[in-house]
Amino acid sequence: MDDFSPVRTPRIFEVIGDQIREQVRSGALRPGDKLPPERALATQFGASRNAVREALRSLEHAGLIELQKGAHGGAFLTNGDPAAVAQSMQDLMHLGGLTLADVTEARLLIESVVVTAAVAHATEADLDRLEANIDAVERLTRVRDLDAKADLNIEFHAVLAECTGNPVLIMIMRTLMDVLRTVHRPITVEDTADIILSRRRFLAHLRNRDAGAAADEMTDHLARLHDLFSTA
Amino acid sequence: MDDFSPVRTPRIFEVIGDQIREQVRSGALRPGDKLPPERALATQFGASRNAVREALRSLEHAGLIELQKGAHGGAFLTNGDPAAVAQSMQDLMHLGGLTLADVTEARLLIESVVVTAAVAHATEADLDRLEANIDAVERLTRVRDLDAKADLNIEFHAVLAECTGNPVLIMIMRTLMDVLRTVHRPITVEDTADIILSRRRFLAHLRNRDAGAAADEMTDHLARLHDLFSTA
DNA sequence: TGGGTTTTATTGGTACTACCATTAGACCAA
DNA sequence: TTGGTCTAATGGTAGTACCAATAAAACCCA
Repeated sequence: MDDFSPVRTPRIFEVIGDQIREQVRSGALRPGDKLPPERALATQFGASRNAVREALRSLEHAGLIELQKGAHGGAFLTNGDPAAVAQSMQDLMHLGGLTLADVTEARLLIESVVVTAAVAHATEADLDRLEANIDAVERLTRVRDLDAKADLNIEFHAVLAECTGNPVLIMIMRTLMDVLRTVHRPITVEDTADIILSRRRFLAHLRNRDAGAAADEMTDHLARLHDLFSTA
Repeated sequence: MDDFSPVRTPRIFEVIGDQIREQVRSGALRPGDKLPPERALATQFGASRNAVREALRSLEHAGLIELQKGAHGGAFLTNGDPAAVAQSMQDLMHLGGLTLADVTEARLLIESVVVTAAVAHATEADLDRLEANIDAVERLTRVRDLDAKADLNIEFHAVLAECTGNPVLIMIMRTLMDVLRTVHRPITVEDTADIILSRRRFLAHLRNRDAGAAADEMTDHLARLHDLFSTA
């Protein structure tokens, strides 16, 4: 008997985390569900509360669960939090794995297919939401509320992604926008006028279901923005 | 004054994690560096070892650090691990109630921009890697090693993404392929012949830098595959 | 002297206990 | 009704002890 036991010793909290993940994957656990208290989990898994906590920490960081303290608190399954992915991507950027240019390029490419898909799937309600967003940006520009305006600008692209009706694209775009938001400086008031005009032209193309023109408008707009940032 | 905002007591391990992240962001900590032992960190931060461990757990899950035990072990900063992002994305997909159709559609759209970008950036070495992959698939098909072949098929798309030279696109494609792999049934030997032929045509278009033809070939191919899966 | 072996110190992994902080609900009093 | 207090539940933190793995250092023997 030479074939001794495998030396691979998985860590307890990883096993625990995997088991919970498996429950999510199989559908046994659904968003909104509440996990048992830490102490109960510890006895169920036959592990210490520390191990359970570290597993929960991992799941929380992954955006799978949210922890609430107090009576009737506990670990609740979320609907999926894109911020977790965005955080990971940002970490990657800082470690040198990703450059701002990488993210911008990917965003530009993906935005182009988003536009195409949006033209195909957008409903009237979607288009109205986009128009409402543009109006809001214009309003906030007048009152000089630049922070709120910047958020709305990002929201525009998120809404556009939602027009595609594809949750994967929505997720990816939200993530990329999240990453970019942290590095983008506020845009000046003067530049905003350009943006608003471009957006209105873009929306008109969208209403005409003219994918080519819409994509061109968006590409030009993003290229201008990119120049603005890299030269600022 | 109505505009109060909910207060949120920061948790110790989050503060610790943020401080370490800040060091990474500022460049004070670089890949390969070693963090002090957990016990030392605990005293430095004036926190318990548990809190430090939970912070490290979070950073480890994010792919920032790797933990090694034993003498001269500790937490070492990584070069950035895209797998962490992929894992987060997969978690998100499982939670989001994503359908196979959603993922497939997104993958199809994104693959189209990948092809375009690949035509623009692929080097001769990249193309050779693609060809080697096709050859390997053909070989494995003959010996009926279907599992290994399936992995290589997925690898093909990963290599294609790598041709773009954009790590974000690579990450996204790897993630999507990972998700799809879990649901894809093995492809029969007969179908593989079609796939190989299509791949060779595709590669030829790539070598000719003909983005349109390449994209068409890939789109047709994926559409056929999709039909195959949905009717199986 | 050289090479293998053992020892030892370091460090992450786990367990357990205790206590604090926050929360929701029940109950009570003005 | 309003406000306060109490209580139980639950996550957050602290501290200690011990185990397991690891690599450097010390050691031993031919």
